[in-house]
Amino acid sequence: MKKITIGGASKRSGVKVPTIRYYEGIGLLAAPSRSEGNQRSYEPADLRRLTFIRHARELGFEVDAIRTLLSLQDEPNQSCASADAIAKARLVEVEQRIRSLTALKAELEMMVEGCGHGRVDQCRVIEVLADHGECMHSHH
Amino acid sequence: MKKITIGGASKRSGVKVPTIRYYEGIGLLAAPSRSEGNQRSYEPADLRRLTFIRHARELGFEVDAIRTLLSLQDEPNQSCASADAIAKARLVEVEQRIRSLTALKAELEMMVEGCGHGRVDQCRVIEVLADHGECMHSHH
DNA sequence: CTACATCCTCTAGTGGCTAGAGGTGCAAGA
DNA sequence: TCTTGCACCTCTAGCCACTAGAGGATGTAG
Repeated sequence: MKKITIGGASKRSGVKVPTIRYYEGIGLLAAPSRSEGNQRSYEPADLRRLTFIRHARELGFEVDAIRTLLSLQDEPNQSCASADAIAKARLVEVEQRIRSLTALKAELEMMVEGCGHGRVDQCRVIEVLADHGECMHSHH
Repeated sequence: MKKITIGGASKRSGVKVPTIRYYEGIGLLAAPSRSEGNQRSYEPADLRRLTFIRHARELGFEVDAIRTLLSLQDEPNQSCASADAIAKARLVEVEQRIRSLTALKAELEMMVEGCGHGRVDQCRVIEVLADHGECMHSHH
């Protein structure tokens, strides 16, 4: 088996080199063996774990949630209820975030459209910020 | 004129007490006058400024952007092109974020629906994370 | 006068990295 | 063999926008 350097692991997993060291530091990834010259040497299993972490991060899971998901993956006989619960909670978060951002979008659109491109004292952008009663405040 | 304590300013503006002090520290809000006992004493103008800041933060503007917006508000004769540009940039950000979150939502829904609530080794949640090729990866 | 809430300053912590300093290891070309 | 130059090492500090807590002063109601 050929040794995988941290740079190689980074390229293959899509996780940046300092981030890999960071994950090791916070115990998300086990410390790998070292070469004679004290350089980290990864195995294929580490690459899979890193890729798993990256996907989970891309889906917005927090590191603590990923810790749980990883420990579940390590014990395939367990019930997947926890994994399901974590994913569902994340789904609810995402839905809430989309709703709130959609309200913001509408508000920003009104601000931008209302801007007559004149002077500040007639600018709807500044006006709305100064007096929020003018906006639809659907996100309150 | 009655003196407004930091607590009163907090209640009326909706900005937390430590956050008001923080805004003073980073120069977003001018240091107010002090009472004999060295306690901050705010004026109505400060309340308006704090409320402006809170609205802008709720709309997701960064502190630096708010700094610019505030300085624009202070000079009503200027063109509002900068305010317009800032709001437009924020709008683009929000639209991008909504698109990306919508893709995530679809992916999470697939994960959750596919979960047969059995054991981990058949769990779609874990599976998708371990092998992202299975997902639609529309956010790449 | 005595509670007790509110205020003060200061430091350190949050999450999830990222940047930089200052030094070592290693592989390929001259 | 030597040297060049990149990749690696550790460690500390910084990012954003706050938030928490220690330890003490002030202000107010009963």
